[in-house]
Amino acid sequence: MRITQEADYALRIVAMLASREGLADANTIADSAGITQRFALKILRKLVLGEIVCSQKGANGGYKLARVPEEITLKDVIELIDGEIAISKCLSSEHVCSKQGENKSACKIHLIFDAINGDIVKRLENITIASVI
Amino acid sequence: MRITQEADYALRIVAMLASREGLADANTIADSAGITQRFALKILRKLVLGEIVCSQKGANGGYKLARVPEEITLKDVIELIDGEIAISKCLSSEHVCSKQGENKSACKIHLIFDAINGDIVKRLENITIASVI
DNA sequence: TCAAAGTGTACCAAAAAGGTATACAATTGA
DNA sequence: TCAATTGTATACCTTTTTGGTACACTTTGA
Repeated sequence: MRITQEADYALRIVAMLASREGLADANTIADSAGITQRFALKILRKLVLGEIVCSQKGANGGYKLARVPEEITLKDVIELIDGEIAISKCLSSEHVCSKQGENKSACKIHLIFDAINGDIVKRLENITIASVI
Repeated sequence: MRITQEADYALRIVAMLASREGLADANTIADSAGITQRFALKILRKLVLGEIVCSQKGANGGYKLARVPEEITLKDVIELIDGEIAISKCLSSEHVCSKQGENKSACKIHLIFDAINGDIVKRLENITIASVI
């Protein structure tokens, strides 16, 4: 899979929003994450579209979590930013693996990768934002 | 980390060498992996330098495993091709993570990633080529 | 009504992944 | 002994992904 830096920043932004009351504007968020406002806006847009964060437009607007931190998992945030978690290209659902043939069980190495990948996903699913702040 | 396709091919090549007797030349190996001879040569070079495979030059030369399949793990091959296994950039030893500060325990999210990463490595270390052929 | 916020689209540069090309060196069997 | 066969070394190239920027908007509250 490779958890990108963008996903890393997104996790930090979500954690930061979870640990404070009320709205935070993009500048405050960007400063706290240590990135530019523009880049923060890009990440925030994805978080809004993914319904992890909600936004208030206009003067005095800003962002806050769309749900309680107990109901946001690391997996939610990472998959929203990076897409499907896959340690190998052959595991992603779009990719057609030439070694697979007709059935998914054709390749032993990929079966192993698939098992490991499943475990990673399960683990990230069981860790909430509430537990990391 | 992201297990690259090159590492995937390398595993297939090693598995193929493990399952046959004697030397295999680059063309045979390339055909069996479904890649060009040139690309196979590139991967084979890395495997030779990494002492997983050894080569015999000259006419009727070729490649064979440098050790028994029981002593080659998936981790050996993957790390040789892709470098250190790291699900997030901040986990690789070269990278200096801005969120870490002076001590490694500064960041809870990275501690979680680090634990997951350690488990993946351990798992790949415990699977040998002998067990996948 | 206007300044302070967020929105949407599009673009760009650097790095990594994936693969090729060229020129060479070693070996060996006819 | 020498040409064919096979591996070695290095450098290059293209595409995709990552990590970010720019610009032209829209919305809203004082």
